[in-house]
Amino acid sequence: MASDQVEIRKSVTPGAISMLLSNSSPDSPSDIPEIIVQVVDLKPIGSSSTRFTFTASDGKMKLKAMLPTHFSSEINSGKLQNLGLIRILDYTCNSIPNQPEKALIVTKCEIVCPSLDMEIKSDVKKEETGITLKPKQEALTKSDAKKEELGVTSKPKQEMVTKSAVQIVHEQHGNAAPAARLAMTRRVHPLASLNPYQGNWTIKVRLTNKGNLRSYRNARGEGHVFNVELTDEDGTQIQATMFNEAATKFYPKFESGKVYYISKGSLRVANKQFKTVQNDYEMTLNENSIVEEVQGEAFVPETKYNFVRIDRLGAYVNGRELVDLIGIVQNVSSTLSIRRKSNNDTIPKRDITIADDSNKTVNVSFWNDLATDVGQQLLDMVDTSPVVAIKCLKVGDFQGVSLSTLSRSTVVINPSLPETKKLRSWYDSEGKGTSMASVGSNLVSPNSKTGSRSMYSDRVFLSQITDDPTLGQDKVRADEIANKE
DNA sequence: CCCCCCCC
Repeated sequence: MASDQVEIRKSVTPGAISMLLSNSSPDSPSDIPEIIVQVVDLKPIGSSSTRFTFTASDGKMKLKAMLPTHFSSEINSGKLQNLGLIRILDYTCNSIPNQPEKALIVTKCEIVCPSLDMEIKSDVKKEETGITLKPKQEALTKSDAKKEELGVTSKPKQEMVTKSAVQIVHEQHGNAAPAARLAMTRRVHPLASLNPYQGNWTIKVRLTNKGNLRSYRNARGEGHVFNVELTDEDGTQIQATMFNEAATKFYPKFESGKVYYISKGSLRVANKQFKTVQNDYEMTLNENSIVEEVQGEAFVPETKYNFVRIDRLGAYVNGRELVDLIGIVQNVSSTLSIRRKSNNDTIPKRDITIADDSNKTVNVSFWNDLATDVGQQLLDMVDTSPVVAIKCLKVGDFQGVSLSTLSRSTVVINPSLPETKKLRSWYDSEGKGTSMASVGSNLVSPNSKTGSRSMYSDRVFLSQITDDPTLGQDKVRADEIANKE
């Protein structure tokens, strides 16, 4: 850095605006270098004096900016005034639709100096000051952009400002398929950079879990709702919720596995009690949110599983924590029609016996669509001993340990996972010929060789008393079971 | 604003 730019002790960081623009969405506040800018043109939005805009200046370049809401008290009390200096600790730079400039959203900052006597101005060429852009200016090449990041560029900083969202997106995604409209006008934000305090973002995410559209009625009213889990290129996940109009609008649009640009959603702190993904925030999409499918995307974030081996399920019995399971399908029941006690509705159910290399089996009850659709597929192919991966299972205590699908559960048959290969080779080499006990029976007699009885019932799993995988299918009429009490 | 998740 040229020392002649720093003439007074309290001053801006030379090249601060370039630094901000070249790293529009820092992954972590700790990655941000020291950035001090001067606050000029400080003014409230409207007459509320709760939100303030200003122009961030490093003496050479300027950027329109907004201060965090909670900063209004510092301004109203005079701790920060026009021409003051602030150190920017966290921020995002957003593109403004239909304008070439970007805007700086300061999410965390501290006051370095309440006010200076004058605006800092280095003697630079006239056209390099200010944020007014000249459309004629050339785009940066990729190597120039790299140099800029490293702070070794000798080119006028102004060029950074002219880097369009298209170029940024292109640089980020290299040989990506032709960008969708949103990508042409918006910068794609990492999911990890989103927070409740700034709303002008676009994310690019794969829908990694789609919930059912449900109706609810409670003290607060009634409506319908549906949840999705979204995963970005970095593997960051977030749950998004849609209510009512938004739910009916986006339910058909969202398809598992597809990639979307999403903008105009809002974030709030996630309720820890109901968190299904690792994120401090959850997203709400309303009917004005924008969801645009991305065709032909290259990145495939894997579904994140936390598989629990069957012999370790005991620790989860009747707990709130849901488990993921992977194993070999040994047996599939016919579809049963179960009458719900609470309201007499009948719902389809199917019981699946699953084994894994802990040499244990467990029964998994599939409900509703999972029973009729995937359940039927599994029945059709049960003699091939398919591997299934199931996400989000509730662990109950029927017959010691039993598993049950929820509306958010997902089932993948023969998933492309290392575990699939491992289970397959285990099954082919030894599992196939082993008589395996239900995990629940373990709770009664850990040393039992047969292990065929559970603590709550004298029932024996069909898979335990026969090697014939087809035995037990369609042996019990659905209505028989449904009416049996 | 949901967050219920069924049956033996």
